[in-house]
Amino acid sequence: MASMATCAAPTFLRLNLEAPHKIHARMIVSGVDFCVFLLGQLLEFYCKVGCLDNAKLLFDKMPERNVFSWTAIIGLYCRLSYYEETIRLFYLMVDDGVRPDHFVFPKVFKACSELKDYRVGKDVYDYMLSIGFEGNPFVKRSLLDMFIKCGKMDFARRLFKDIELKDVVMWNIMVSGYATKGDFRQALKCIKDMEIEGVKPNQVTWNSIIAAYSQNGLFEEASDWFFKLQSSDNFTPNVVSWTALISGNVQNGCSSRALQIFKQMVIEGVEPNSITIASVVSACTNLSLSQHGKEIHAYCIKTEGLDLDVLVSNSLVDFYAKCRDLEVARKNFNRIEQKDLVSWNAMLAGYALKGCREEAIELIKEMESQGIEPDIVTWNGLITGYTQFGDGKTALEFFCKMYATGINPNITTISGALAACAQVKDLRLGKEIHSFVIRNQFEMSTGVGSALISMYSGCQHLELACSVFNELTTRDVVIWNAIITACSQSGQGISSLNMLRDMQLHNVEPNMVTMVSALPACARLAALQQGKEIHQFIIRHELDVCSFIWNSLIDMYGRCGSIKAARRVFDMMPQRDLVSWNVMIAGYGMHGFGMDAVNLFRHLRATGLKPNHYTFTNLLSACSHSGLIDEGWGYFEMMKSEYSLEPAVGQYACMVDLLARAGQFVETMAFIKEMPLEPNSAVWGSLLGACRIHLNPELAEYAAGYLLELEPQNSGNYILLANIYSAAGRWGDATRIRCLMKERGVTKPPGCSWIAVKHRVHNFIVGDTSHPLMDAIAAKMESLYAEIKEIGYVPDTKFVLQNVEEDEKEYSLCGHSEKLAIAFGLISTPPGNPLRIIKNLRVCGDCHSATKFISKVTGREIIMRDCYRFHHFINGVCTCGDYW
DNA sequence: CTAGGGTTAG
Repeated sequence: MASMATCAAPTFLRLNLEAPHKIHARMIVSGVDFCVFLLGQLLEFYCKVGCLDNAKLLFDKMPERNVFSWTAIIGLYCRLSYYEETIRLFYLMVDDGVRPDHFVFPKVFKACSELKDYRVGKDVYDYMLSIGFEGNPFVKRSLLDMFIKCGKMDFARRLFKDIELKDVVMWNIMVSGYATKGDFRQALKCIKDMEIEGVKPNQVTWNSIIAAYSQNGLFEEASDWFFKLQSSDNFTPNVVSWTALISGNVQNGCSSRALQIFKQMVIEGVEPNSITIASVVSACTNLSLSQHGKEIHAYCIKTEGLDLDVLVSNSLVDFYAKCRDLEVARKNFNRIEQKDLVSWNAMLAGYALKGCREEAIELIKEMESQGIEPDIVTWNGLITGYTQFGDGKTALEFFCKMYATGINPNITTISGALAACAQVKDLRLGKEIHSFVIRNQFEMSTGVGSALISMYSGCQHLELACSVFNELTTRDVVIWNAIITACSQSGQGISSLNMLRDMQLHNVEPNMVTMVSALPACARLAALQQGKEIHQFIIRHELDVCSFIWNSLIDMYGRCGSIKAARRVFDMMPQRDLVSWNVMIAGYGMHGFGMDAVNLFRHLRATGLKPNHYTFTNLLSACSHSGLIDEGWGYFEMMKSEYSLEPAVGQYACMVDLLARAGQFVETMAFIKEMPLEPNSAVWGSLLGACRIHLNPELAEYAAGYLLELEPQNSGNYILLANIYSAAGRWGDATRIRCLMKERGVTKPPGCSWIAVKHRVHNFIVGDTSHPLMDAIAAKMESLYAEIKEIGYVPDTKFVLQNVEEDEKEYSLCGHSEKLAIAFGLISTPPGNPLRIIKNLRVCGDCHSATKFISKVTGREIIMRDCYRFHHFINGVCTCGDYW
């Protein structure tokens, strides 16, 4: 009868969709009496081929269930990693009065070990003893393993001691147990002991040692053993040994090295298997190597059986989901015959990542209809996925849904929910979760602490974030990362980099996450030195560089004024995505290198990558900064005709900027009139800015009419308009605008410039005399003024707002923050060094003129970034061509 | 049915 299932398999497969009771009915009609036995066989078949829904339907309808049917269905749940269900069914079986056998116990222990629930395991063990089972070697092995995986080494040791016939498998379980938790001394002693007792270590023993070193991040030790053991007669590197090295690297965030080892393995002629491939695909996912991942997928399709493997398929579903290619992800998901929890979770997380609400809900329904309960990983995947997509609201809905189903949130859930709170700025719920954490005595662990810090900073309460940070007694790299990110994202770049320094002073080693938040902080502050050091740190420590980091490096160098270094990074990175091109084009634009931006765009087109709206915004803005009017028009048309991208208001604003900067006001006004979208503040702002360059107070007035309506609280617009009036000598109008500003309670942020000297950022606010070196700075300013006046500098007092005496105006100009920063830079850095100055507002016209002269008399290159672009002052000339 | 390498949430 055993052969019946195999022989009849094709027929049964065709019957899959038929309800089992029909089969049952047919059996009765055909007069077969052994229906219980046949149903049992049918069930075993379904379990064997992994047809969970059919197996479950049949099992539920069976009139009588014996130990074989119970064992089959329990085994299937266990094999598909539905561990809670495995245990639940075991207890149901006992309640049903069925006496378990030696085959079912290992499955229950396996489920306990996966769930890390030794209490249930111990309970089942006690029950086993109570019904007179001593346990055969198989049961004892799974018991040992269960206690060890649950961290109950003492239970395992006691059990092990009492086993009379210790076989090599049992010894290996102990060796691996010690080694995995990092106790290599005990593990090696265990190997000695087994040799003393006459049991010879085998390949598995040594693979466990290598794997444990690798999993613990001790890669040197792992490869030392790997090579040293090759001379011993019971070890040859095989696919398991190689895979152990690879997966250890992936799990410890060293995916690039994992891929190198994989390459070596292939060169050595060792055939990878499904586990190797799953790890390698995951490495590609981590490094966002979309091309490489697809190549490996192609290899799987070519290699018999690999692409049908659930493990490989799961990793591919995850890979494509993270690539945001849900169609291919779903195709891979659909092809999995025996979907396990990981499959569902990966696919659902993919839907969440792209905000596909309906699809996610539909899939959850499908999952539940197959008798699979979303367990906690599913919920967490949904919560974190939606948050990453930017839909914190839906994430919190799922959080509440999960809470309603009675599942206890774990640390990941809490972190995810807090991140969602930060996103939707729900301080109330955030605080509620905070008190929930305290009430439920969650250990104030790293995960919870960091999530609280980001929640408070996300809700714009950096001070509460800091107080959480201060209350923590132990601060590991994750906590430091959280506070660095919190400062950085709250606009406190200086504090953020100070925190980075403090962290290193506390001997906490930064990791990749640190870099993710520190690099943008460097970019904002133009802290080139720190940025470079971070780059060097990444190289020195061979940290994994994902595309996000590569792109951040390009952006950092660009915003720090080193456009050449930005281009070097761009050229050397292994794979460029669209963001890389966009960031690089933006960099050229900011620096006024319009033609370089245009050339890079040509290269981008040649790669076949499809530009998006950001690409065109950056490109058009680059054209505008360099006065490339014809090119700008061309790209504006190309966007529609070749890429069918409908220009958004952002691109229209770029065009207005382009035309108006060039002084083509008639064309500009016609363009604005004809645009199909409602002009927004960016459009009018561009026009107003151009009116300053070309001194056109009438049109300025017109643009400001809209602008002051659209952004009544934006001080920059009032200032710009008042400056234009002042420059045109219309003092009365200037004063009127300043009064209007006061009436509306709009305050102008003070002009502020900063310069980084030797790891410290020095901040200067207009008129501020508090810097400790103020006397020296003032003296330097005085001598500079004398020098530059001699070669033709005339103070341009029309930029001074106050209607005051001329000499007083000149004095007021001296206090401008960019001049203070330059003077300080000159006295605190060696001659010949370039100066990099950042200003929060638009650079003032007089400062621009003075800086040109200063670059000439001092022979220094002065690189100044204002809120719009870069100015490179070299030998009396600025790269912006006085056109900004 | 058992030991080594394991994919999904952070």
